[in-house]
Amino acid sequence: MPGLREIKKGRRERRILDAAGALFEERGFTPVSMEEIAARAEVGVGTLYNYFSSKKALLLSIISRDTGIALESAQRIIDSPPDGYVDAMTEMLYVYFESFFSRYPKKLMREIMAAFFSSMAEFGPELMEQDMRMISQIALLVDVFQRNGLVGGDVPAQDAAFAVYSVLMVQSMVYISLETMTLGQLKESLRRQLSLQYEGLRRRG
Amino acid sequence: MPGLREIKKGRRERRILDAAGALFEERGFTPVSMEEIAARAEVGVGTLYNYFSSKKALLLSIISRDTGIALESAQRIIDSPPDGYVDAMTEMLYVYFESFFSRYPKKLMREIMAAFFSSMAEFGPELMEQDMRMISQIALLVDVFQRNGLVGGDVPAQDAAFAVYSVLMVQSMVYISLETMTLGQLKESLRRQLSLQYEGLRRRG
DNA sequence: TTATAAATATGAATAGATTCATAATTGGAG
DNA sequence: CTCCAATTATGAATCTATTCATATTTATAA
Repeated sequence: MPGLREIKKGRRERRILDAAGALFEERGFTPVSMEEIAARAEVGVGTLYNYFSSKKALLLSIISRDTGIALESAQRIIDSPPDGYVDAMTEMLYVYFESFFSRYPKKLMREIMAAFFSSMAEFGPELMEQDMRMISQIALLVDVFQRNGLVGGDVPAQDAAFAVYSVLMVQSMVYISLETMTLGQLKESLRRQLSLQYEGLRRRG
Repeated sequence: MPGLREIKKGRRERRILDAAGALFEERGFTPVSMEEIAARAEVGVGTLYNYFSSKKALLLSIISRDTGIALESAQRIIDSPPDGYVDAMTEMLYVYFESFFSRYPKKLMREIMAAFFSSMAEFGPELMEQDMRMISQIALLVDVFQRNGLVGGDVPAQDAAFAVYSVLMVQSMVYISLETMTLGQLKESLRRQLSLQYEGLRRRG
């Protein structure tokens, strides 16, 4: 039975996350001070540190909520995938993208990536876990196409999924680094890379 | 003719870079303060900011020196590449890796990646330039194998090179995120991904 | 050589994340 | 209900990157 103490704790944590999330979304990471977050959450500054070990941890905690949403959305692609492998996988990756990039501006995404790397030592496993889930989910889609014969049955699905994830990751980086790149261009770029990966580099014949 | 002013300026900049480089290599980025760097370079703290716009800029400036070295080393693979495509490309990427990873501990590499992302808005083009050079260099190697017929002639070399670069990038991230991964394991992983990329996912036959 | 302006160097002042000693709150025992 | 120990909240103090007004140095002209 959760006592009053637990309930309050949960409420506060949510209030802090909401306050920080709203502020980060509005103005980015660096320009928002812990003092502001504390004020908006109606809490003392020190209290923030009882719930999150650092400002970066706070940021990462927010986005891990979103990864959960991304994984759910992607499930519908697996349930009824487009016919072609490239089409299906492009859609799948695009769903992942949209979960983050339609909400957060590029500037914030860069700060998220930076936080990700600099917190790797501290949170290693938890941070990676989200990505592992994405890879496993991609593997499920690969498996669909292995069964209908479009993808070679000798290819380990996990390896293939990792390769696809690489495309996702690198295209994310390219997207956030080029201020002018649009989601449309990104999608095209994704398709191009996935197609190349599907066909392979080796000479046919 | 470079006046005394220019000469002194150059000397100072080098002294600062050397001091910072040595300290970062020893103890990592965050634990080293600007004050320490200034002391070691025998310069006032404020002076550091006349040469580098921030601590991160200082770090990135140091590693861009190393990218130059990486590009030079890789040239020898292009000049006399191993026979097989996968062997050759694995060696190529491994040379890039070694230029950074044999010198810097993983902890520092993470901080470099973090600095990279959070400085993207400020230095965008310059930062990307280094990577573009790597991609172009990889394209040269692709071209070698297109000419001898191992790689399909219809594949745009730049696209193929970008795909290879993706493997490099993602494997770098995996490597620095897993504290226990060795360079040997990395190389194996590289080869595996490059091989998959060469053969393609599509069913053969 | 001397004077002047431009370029540089410098460290004290600022700003913001994090720590930590202290105060307030809670759950449970008597 | 009252008190105690454990938990949690709090903001003042600390630690650092960064800024900026001031001092110093350099190049050039008279």
